[in-house]
Amino acid sequence: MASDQITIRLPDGSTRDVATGTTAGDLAAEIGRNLRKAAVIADVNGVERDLVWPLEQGDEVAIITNRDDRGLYTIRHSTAHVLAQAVLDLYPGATFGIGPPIEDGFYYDFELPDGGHFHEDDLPRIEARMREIMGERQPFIRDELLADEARRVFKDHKYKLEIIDDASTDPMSATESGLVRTYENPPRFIDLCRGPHVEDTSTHLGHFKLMRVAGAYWRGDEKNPQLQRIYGTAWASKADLDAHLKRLEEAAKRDHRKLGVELDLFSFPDEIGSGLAVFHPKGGLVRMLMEDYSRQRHVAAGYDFVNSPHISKQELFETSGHLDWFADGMFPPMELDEGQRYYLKPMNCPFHILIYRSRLRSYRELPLRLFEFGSVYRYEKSGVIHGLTRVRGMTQDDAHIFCSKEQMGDELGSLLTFVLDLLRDYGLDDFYLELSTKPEGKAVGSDEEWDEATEALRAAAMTKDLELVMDPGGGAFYGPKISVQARDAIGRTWQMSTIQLDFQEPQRFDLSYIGADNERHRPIMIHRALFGSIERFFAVLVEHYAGAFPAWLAPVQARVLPISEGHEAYATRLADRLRAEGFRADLVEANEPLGGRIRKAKLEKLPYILVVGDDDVEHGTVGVNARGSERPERDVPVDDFVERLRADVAARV
RNA sequence: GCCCGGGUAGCUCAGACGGCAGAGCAGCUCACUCGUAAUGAGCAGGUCAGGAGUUCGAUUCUCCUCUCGGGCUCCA
Repeated sequence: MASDQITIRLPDGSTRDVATGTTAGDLAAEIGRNLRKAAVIADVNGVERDLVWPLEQGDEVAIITNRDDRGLYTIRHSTAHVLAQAVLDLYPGATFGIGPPIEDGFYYDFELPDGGHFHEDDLPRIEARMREIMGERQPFIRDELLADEARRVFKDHKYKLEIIDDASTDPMSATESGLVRTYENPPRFIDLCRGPHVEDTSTHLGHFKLMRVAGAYWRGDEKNPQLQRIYGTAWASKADLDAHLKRLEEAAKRDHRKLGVELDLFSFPDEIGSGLAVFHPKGGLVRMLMEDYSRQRHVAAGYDFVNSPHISKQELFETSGHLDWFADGMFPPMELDEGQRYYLKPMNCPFHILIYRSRLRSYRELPLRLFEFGSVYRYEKSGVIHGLTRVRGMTQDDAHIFCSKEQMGDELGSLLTFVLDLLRDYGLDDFYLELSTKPEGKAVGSDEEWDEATEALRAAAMTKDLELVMDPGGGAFYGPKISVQARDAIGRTWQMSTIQLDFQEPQRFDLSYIGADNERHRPIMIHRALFGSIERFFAVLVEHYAGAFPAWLAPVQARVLPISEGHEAYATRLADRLRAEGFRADLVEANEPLGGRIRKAKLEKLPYILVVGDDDVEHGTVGVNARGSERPERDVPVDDFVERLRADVAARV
């Protein structure tokens, strides 16, 4: 090795000798032209660096390209800087907060002079300015300043000054040397930033779109002033950007709120109140089918069915702790003549506990599993209500399992199996698990109890071959929880089932059972809901299936269309036969052209459209137009179709 | 709850310096009787979200309330 050379190591374990002073970008160029073109940043000894970073003897270097998530994040982050520059250009007196990359894009928070606001109409102008800045090919220049120098540079930007103050006192966010890092886009713009960034405002940027404006609290705290946030999406290529916009369109088409109207499933009449849904006949039928199957499975899994009222005296929720910890989420009380206060129930657990406590329990009864489709009411803040996924009145498929400490592990294991199995029957099969731990300051019980409960949940989760994600501080006030997250047909994740361990309420209600040793013992309580809420689960299914319910759930499974009046008698017999076989079939008479009737049935996303004409009357057959098929089938014997539909329903496809 | 933007027929949307409210689809009626995604004609459909104010006159301007959408915060 010549003295003016250094040796660096590549990710594949090989080494390479390069000239002293070689930068990460130079290295990429030496390896290949395409790599240089795709290179965004480099990973040098485990730290992300700009491509102009000079390499040193012995460095381990990986070039990160625009195909890598980290490269993409850098592109988004750099785009956010360009956004900030554009806004500061266009709005004299504006100041800025932070602007990180996020999933699919980026945002930047601003404060406009005199409490001004952005409007959606402003976005094209800002976007145009961003493209001008990109055209100027301004380099991203990294620098490190002493805190005092940085304070001078950002003297007009109070939020930046706050960040500098934090950085100079917080050892984690200061650089090793105690300096504050900045990135400059000369000649006009400089920002506090850890970096890294793309080389200049032209390279890799440009495949972006500003999406929306929003208010956002400074540092996410609702006590802080609200800043003006601009969201954008940014990608490595035009094709990726277009694909993303197309995905959004597809998601909008599946929106359960839109499909709920189009398919006549449910509505939210203003007269009832925000977040309170009514289910129409078709939605009600789907819901009934969902519930019926769930009931059937719960019977098979050894659950007992109970019922409880929607309201209760205050004392119950004092004992349970809800009024201490959950009062904000409850509707205000109803005052009765004699001064008695009643509350709408926000949860079912206290009621099930009273059923448990209605008499002395023996260890022979455990585990005791009490199930109810229980309607609960929660006072959600007006701004958070969203379709069926966030409502003020909902029905949970709720059960509380009372068991001994010894039974807890097995019970949690079989419960998780049950949950995943049932969700699969509803067509969801891509899951991960999330473990939510103690919410500090908002929890009852000792650390030891929480640790023990959390460990029990973790142990049960580990027996499943699924990814486990931690959610620190996300537990309920009475105990930790595991939630099952499901990915739908277009890859979005939804929180579905929750399983919560509770050592608290059994104590508060002084629950006990008589053990084999003839002593009193405290049972463990497991709260669990598989759908979460029926309303939310219904919404998820609507979106997952884009409204095209599988035959077992479809409100109408088959529609019979006679070609002309002469075929109506045969068509009626066919529809009657299907109904007699237990299917949901209807018939639309021939008073408009066949094409129009077919179109309507297609828009209703029915699994099967059955067309009958002369041939069918003569041969006892049916024309079958199956949803999603290329072309209709002719001359299908009615018995064959009946078997086919029966098989679809049985297979839940 | 907070910030921004909306609410006109069942749905999707147009409209007006403040002066009798418009279309397509859906609905109803009649005609057509048809082999796989829109048959034709006609009819009906509205306190322009609700309330107050300004005005000779308000769906239009102002304020309040309700409600929806996008975010923030929070969550099943």
